[in-house]
Amino acid sequence: MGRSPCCEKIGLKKGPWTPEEDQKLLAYIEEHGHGSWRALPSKAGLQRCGKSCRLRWTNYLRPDIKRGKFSLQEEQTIIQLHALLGNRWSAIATHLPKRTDNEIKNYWNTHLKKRLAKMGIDPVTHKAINGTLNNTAGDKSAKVTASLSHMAQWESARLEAEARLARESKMRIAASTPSKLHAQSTNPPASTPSPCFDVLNAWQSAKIDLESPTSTLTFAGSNASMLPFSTTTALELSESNSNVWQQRSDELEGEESEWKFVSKQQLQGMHGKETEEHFIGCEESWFPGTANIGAGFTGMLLDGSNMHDTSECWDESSNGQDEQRSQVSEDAENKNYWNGIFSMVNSEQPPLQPPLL
DNA sequence: AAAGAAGTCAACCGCGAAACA
DNA sequence: GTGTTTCGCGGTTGACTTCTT
Repeated sequence: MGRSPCCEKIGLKKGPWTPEEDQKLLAYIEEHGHGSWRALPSKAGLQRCGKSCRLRWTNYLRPDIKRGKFSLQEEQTIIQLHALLGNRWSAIATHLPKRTDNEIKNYWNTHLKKRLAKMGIDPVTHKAINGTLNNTAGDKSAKVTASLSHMAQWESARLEAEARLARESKMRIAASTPSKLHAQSTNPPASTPSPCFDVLNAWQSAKIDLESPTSTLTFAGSNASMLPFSTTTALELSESNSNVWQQRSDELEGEESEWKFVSKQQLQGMHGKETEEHFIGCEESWFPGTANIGAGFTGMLLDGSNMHDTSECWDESSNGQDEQRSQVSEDAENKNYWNGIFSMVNSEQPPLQPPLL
């Protein structure tokens, strides 16, 4: 079965790209588009394999790429989508404006993974490393986890369908406007429906029964709030919006930030005023508009055994909730965690344009 | 100031899937 | 139906930079 022989040719340049090469590649793609990566290098006068050209274009030269530091919201998005999708960087990238899968992957490996591990969260499973959370939550938690895992599979399938439709849509556009790719990418058609809606429409027009064989989730209506994992149908969300997401951020000092997610319930369950004062004593509190996003780490981060070095601002006694309440709140927090993910994925905010390749 | 360690990120590699002949 | 080509993805590498001692 065919492996591309293009990179095995002797004499092709490897390694870092020079500005001259970049210029050649850019000029060629702006003029002709990139119909075939294999044929492109020779046509563009480059001593590179097509694969290398494609990579350079997708990860660096594409005009719709945002470079520089990841925002806090982007970090949250990555973490939560990673919890849902795993190492599917291209799928994650479709939800992050102007970021490439390679960049996201690098950022995860160099920053986020370490940070989660430092906070006592397994970056692979997104659970507390010592497992106390799930052990104490017991069977109920296991059931929630199982059903959410099922939902994750559906979301995964949805993303794949999105990607496929995006590709098809792109091919149609390419067919109607054979070149000038640059113009396409810098000025995407305003009326282009989002991939989510493409999927919705496709599924609905095909009258596909989207009901999961084992779940009660249904798929009715035509707006984003009715996506398969609509937060209003998936789980009870009343509490998720009341979450307070506190971040202890050192960003202003140019250092890595650390987060804490704290549910209001738990805040009230703690030492009231004393706790609030303690909060104020922390370097900085931050309450983003999308407080429900990212609420789910609450349990892990409030679990005393997992506080580690993020706990300086916390009174040890603030973990002294009685067992019953702790069990209930852990269960709820587990839900909140996934609710955060689903609400983000299904957010009314239009998803990004699919990457232009 | 120098050397080694650690971090970062662009680029490469190999695989699987889709498209094509 | 089968083989070949092309593309895209995720894992990994290694050059370069920054930090620490």
